Amino acid sequence: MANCIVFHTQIASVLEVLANAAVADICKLVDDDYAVFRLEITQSQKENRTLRRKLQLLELKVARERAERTIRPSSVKILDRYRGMARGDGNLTGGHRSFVKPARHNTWRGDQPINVDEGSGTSAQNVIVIESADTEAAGPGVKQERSEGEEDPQHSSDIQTGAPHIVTEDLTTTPAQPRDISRTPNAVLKSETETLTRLRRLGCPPTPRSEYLLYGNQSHRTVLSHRDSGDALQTGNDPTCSYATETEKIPGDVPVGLDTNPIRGDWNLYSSSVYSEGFLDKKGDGLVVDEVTVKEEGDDPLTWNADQTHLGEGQSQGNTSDFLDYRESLEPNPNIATHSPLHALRDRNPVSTSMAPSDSHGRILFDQVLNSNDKARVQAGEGGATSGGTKEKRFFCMFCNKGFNCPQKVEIHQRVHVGVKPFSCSQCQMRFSQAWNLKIHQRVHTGEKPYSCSQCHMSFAQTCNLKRHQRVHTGEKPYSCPQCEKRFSHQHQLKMHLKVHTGERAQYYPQTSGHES
DNA sequence: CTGGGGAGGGGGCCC
DNA sequence: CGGGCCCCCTCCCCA
Repeated sequence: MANCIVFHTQIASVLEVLANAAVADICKLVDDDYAVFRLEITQSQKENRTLRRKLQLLELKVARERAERTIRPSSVKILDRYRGMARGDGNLTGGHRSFVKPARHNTWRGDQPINVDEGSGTSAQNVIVIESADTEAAGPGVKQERSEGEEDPQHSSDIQTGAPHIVTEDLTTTPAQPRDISRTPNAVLKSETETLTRLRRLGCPPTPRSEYLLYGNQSHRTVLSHRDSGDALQTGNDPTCSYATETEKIPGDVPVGLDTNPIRGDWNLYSSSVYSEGFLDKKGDGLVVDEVTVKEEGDDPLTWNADQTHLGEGQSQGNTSDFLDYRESLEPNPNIATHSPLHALRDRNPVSTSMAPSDSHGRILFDQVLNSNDKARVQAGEGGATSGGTKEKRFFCMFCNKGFNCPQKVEIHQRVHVGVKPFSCSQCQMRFSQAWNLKIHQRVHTGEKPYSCSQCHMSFAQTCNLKRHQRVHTGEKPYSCPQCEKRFSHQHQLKMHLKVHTGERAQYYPQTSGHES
């Protein structure tokens, strides 16, 4: 019995031990699981925090955008305002910003409506980015913009990371991001415009020189990228942030902007950042002056009226590619090549056509330019490149040597070469290099036809069209073929007709006609 | 092919 | 000096 008791006792103790061991195991398992679970919870919480933070950042961004839209409907304009100068612009284009076409359209989305109107809301961030891009020189401006709402350090960091970097960023680097817009020619132009603006602020008159500088900058930056694209350039300029607060506008241009809301879609971003900036109308007439003239063509998102760009004809339409093309065309031209603005700019010598470059490099180029200008002057005296006039034309276009009697005229004229089109229609995507052209264009939308024929009910939006029309009544045919007796009322008609003589249409008109000379 | 109109580009002039 | 406007040129489209 005693043995039995002992045995039971031992069993009990063994069981107890086992039980304890089991409990310990269980506890251990529980603890382990709990630890794991806890770890998971911790991780989840971290994730939640991260996501929440991101959400906050996004909200901040959104809020900021809204604030900019509402508080500063024209913020874009302001930003866009001359940061620098070109065409593009565009991007170009502080004042000028508008001018250049984005070559690598990549920056531009093909589907992007180029409308200048409001609406599309660009995000502040985008704006900032663009600005920053533009602004290389303008640094400070960018900060101003940012200052608006940067509560969240991260947020600000996000944005700023972009901006500051952009500022120092080489525009020629690869594109493909929103920021790329800045690389567009327009952006370039804008920055250029900014440069101009700066020069002006510094007391330097916007002489052709500034243009050179701008131009140079462009070539330096974007031209390259544009070229790469091989697409028609789109001119978009974007001004740099630094000019954000600036109200300067390009001389000679009156911002007749129709846009009331600068901040709109991507296009707006583009435009605003690129071109508009410098071109917003001080008067606030409503005409948007900033965007770059861009034309959508097929897949090339930002084609700058590539089809219309005829640098050779002096009508580049703000296309970076045009710009490039122009540059190319210049090279082979002995008269112009030597003083190609691109070269001059490349050296970045702030030398005006009338001033000597600071460094030897620039000096050479500059001298060349001067020589060219001298030639131009001679030509002018001989009725050459200069536009007629009794006034002395002391200012010459660095691109074509055309002479003008004041630097502002040169600046405006050079937009033709650079592709800067600071004046944009708020009702369509059309852009213009001169305010007046925009004004005339808007008659298309308003239906205004102030010029009416005294002999019929016809009325026209342009005086020249009326004059041409009146030939119908007078029977006048001012265009006569020098090789035959035919006369035409339309110059184009004569032009087409002349092909008969030149043989261009020989295949259609056998020379048996006797017109062949 | 011709006639005619729409519209943009750009230089010059005037205020 | 700068802006507004005029004028001309040119291209494009349509009937």
